[in-house]
Amino acid sequence: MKYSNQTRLLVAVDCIIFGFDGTDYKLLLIQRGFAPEREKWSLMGGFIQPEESADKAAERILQQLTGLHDVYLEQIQAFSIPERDPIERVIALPYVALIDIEKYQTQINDDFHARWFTLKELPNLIFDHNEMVEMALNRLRYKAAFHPILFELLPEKFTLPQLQAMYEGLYDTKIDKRNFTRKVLSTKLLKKEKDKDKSSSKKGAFYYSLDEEHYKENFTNIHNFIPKNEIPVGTE
Amino acid sequence: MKYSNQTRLLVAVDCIIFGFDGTDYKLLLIQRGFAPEREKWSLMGGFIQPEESADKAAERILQQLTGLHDVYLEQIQAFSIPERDPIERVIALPYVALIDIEKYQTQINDDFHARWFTLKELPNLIFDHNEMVEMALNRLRYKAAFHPILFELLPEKFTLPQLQAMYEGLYDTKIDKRNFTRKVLSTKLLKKEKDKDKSSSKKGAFYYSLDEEHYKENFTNIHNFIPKNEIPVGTE
DNA sequence: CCAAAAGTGTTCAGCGTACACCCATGG
DNA sequence: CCATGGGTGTACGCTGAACACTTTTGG
Repeated sequence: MKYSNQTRLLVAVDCIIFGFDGTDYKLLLIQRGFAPEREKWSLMGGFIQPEESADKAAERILQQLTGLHDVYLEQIQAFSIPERDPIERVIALPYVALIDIEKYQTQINDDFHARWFTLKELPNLIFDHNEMVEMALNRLRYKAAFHPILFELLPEKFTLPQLQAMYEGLYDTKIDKRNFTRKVLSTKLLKKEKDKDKSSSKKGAFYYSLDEEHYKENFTNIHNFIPKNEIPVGTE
Repeated sequence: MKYSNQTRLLVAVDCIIFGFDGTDYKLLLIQRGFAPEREKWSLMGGFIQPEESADKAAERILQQLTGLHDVYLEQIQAFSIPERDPIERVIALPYVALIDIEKYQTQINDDFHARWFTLKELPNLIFDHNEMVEMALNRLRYKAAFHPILFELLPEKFTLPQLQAMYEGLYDTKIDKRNFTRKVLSTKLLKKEKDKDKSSSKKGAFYYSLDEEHYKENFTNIHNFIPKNEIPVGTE
């Protein structure tokens, strides 16, 4: 049995994949190998298949492109105006993904001609993908102010200066080192390691890693890592 | 031209319509006049039409049921598992609507057998609609802690005790009258009226109304109407 | 030995919270 | 006149913000 006299539509999932390389935020884009907009850059996307949910589709697509699974993925608002894709109407469910840029495996993506772009040098994207990125960034800035999601962007072991640089980069601001350290450590989300990263200073900075236990359990807690007046006027 | 070899799906919008009657939060439900699940209660929904966006579809559906337009409407996460509708696969885009219960016009809804239910006496709903309501409530509790969205539930003129009751109801808690008043007034979102509501006390409580200017402009600001430890561990 | 980044404590202001009494009025 | 709900002010603690010097070590 079916619902009669109703129009069925294509539904796609598009992944807005963010990474952080220690200095800049990057977005993973692919170069389309097919029309329309052949050769133009675009988010990695795909149609929802008959037997999968949107979440599964997003995981599948991310995995196809990056080889990664079990990454942070969050759905944002659907894009649905009828004209958004010139070929045919497609409803897009965008997902924000945060991945540790070091885990991204180059060999996987060859089919898609994927490349990381820093946010400052984003090309024009197809359709409304620039808008999606904008919306995703907004959400990220809003949510990261209260929840420890940015930690997803970091490698296993990272230093506090690195972490701080990530926050400073996202909000394009400077944060006081002492206050930042105190706040982050007070959440008990981090474990101090024994060794240091000497790559960016002579003294070396201690590595930290996520305390998985506390991380999951405190994930939704409201923290306060960045100064109030830097928190964007939110989309949530 | 079309995308080939792809499955097209039905996409529906479902409206989770909240109201507040001065004492309780209510949800507007309809009784299905058609199979499947005939006679069971459900959210008001409808398929997205070829020429409309999801937002427009939500507005249309809300308007069909309530006669209202220009109401608070916010999309939440898509529900997309393939089995969620036994008849045929349907992807649902749920929208949370907040309406002034007094503006709801009874005559409009006759076709749908609509009825308000308090949140405590919600019936079993079809499909995954109970889940949607749950998710909507969660979002509401989270967002209302920081943004003045609950004001949408109030009539033109309302009193501070009414407003407070609304917040207390949503978080199922008691709030200190003095602190609440101070916080709310400090936002400058309200204009004090000259007259009083005497319906619930002999002394009477002054009416307030929204200061439209400031309301829109401060809407996304982060306020702090309810005590910290009452804010739910958030979904956002 | 010096440049460069890491690490660490204290002070102060403002916000958030707790708390209790007087006011106005209809019955 | 009194019961009921409305309206108001203050004191305190804690959190968030501002701020500067010492430590380490590779070159």
